Amino acid sequence: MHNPFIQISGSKRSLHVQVAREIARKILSGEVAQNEIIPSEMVLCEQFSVSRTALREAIKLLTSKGLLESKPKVGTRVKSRDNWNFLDAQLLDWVIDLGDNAFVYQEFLALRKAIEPEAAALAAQNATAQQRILLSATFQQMDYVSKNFDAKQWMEVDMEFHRLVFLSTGNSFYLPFANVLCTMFKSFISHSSEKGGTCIGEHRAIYSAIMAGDAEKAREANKRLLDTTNHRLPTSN
Amino acid sequence: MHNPFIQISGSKRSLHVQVAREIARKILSGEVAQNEIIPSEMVLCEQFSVSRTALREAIKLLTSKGLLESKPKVGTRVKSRDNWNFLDAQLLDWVIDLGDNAFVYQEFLALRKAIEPEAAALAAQNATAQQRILLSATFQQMDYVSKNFDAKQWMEVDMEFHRLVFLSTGNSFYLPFANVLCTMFKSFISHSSEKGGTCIGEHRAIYSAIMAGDAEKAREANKRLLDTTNHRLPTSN
DNA sequence: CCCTTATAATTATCATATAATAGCGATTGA
DNA sequence: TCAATCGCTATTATATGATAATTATAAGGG
Repeated sequence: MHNPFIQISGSKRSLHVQVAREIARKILSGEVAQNEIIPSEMVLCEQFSVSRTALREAIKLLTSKGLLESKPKVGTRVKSRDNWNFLDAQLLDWVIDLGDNAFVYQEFLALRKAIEPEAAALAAQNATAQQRILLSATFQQMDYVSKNFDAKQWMEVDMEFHRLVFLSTGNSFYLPFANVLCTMFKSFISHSSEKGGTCIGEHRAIYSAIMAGDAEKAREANKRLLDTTNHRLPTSN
Repeated sequence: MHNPFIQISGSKRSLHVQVAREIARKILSGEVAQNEIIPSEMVLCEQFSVSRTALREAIKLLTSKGLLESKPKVGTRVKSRDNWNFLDAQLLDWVIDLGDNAFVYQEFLALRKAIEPEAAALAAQNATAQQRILLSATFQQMDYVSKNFDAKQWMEVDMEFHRLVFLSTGNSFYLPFANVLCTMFKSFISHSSEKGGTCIGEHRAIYSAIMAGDAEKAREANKRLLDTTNHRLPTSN
């Protein structure tokens, strides 16, 4: 009863994640409407050619991210959009795969503008000695890559820089943004890499302010960075 | 082999959620260290007196929230703290249950200060007609409750007000904050309800600015509100 | 000493059976 | 006729046992 097609077509990830991904796609794209009851377990098992175990694990995964809700006798219902946890990296990955990404990028930029300046300010206040060392090393790589430019390398070091800022806030609620940001950066290569526009100056200002422990300066520097990258349109990979 | 004790001691929720909650508690409290391998499925099944089905669903739930990671042969490992999704309402609920809440409240306030002013500004720009109607109705209730004060009612209407602001942003990434905020408000009754300190004036300013479509005014008004509630210490329920 | 292969431990998946839940209709009594 | 109660049934929830896939570790060979 094993269907190798799904194994091959999907990634190397586990079966229930592949099934979850397919169901998520239908929900996120609107192919399955909100508040709608999806087919019963038995039907979906046949549809995906997987066991109830795998299917139920997929449904549980989507439930955890706020996409579904199951009840005996009544079935499994698609929850309304305000319950979908877009701040979950895996869900965000599925969203990005839909392709409607210029809009997602703009929405994400609006989030960054709210959260990153404050994160930089908090990092200036709370970064540990080790985090400052990491940030320092990362910025030096950044500086190097900006002079010997390579799009992929820049994305990686840029991502690592901002990731470290979030981790250095010392605030639990800022931590998840690190993963969300990484997911976005990986999906939008060249999001800020056009014609050498690496904004190294703005990054240096953020870096210096954090190292100096100057929260206000870090906040303002990060605002400037985001205002600079404002108009750039993303290129999906 | 069914153990009724767990059914009774836990809530009315499903078995795997109860098991997940217990494991989450051990992880979040540090009783189980980060990067540590937890006991195998068989051992945990006996420990919790549940079937492998229930236990595995519990582990899958925690995996989805970034707390665990499983591999064949190697086992199930506790992920490092920067992978825990504190912006998941269910996980936050577990965190709150640990009791160490004054600190969590302060961290959450630091998040609100970053996100809420921008959310208010976006809401002023993007709220739909229906959302404005809802916000209007909610503020009127708020106004009423502030004059006929009741702590629980105030919490509910205050929560609903800020929730609506997030939903009115029209930005997917702001939506999850609505649920996170609700979870926090429900857990910290009287977080801003001391001696009639309902901040109705500040709320009115936010409300008016959003209805008028004045983003800058909405942002500033929300900043004022959060600076006002700054020093208040929470009381856990 | 390194590379390959075999082993074993653990999770992953499958299959089937039984229990709990709750919508819905039938039945009954006023 | 209406309303409350009871029983039926579809669906998910949980349990159990078996088999497959994965990979760290050890064994063996060059």
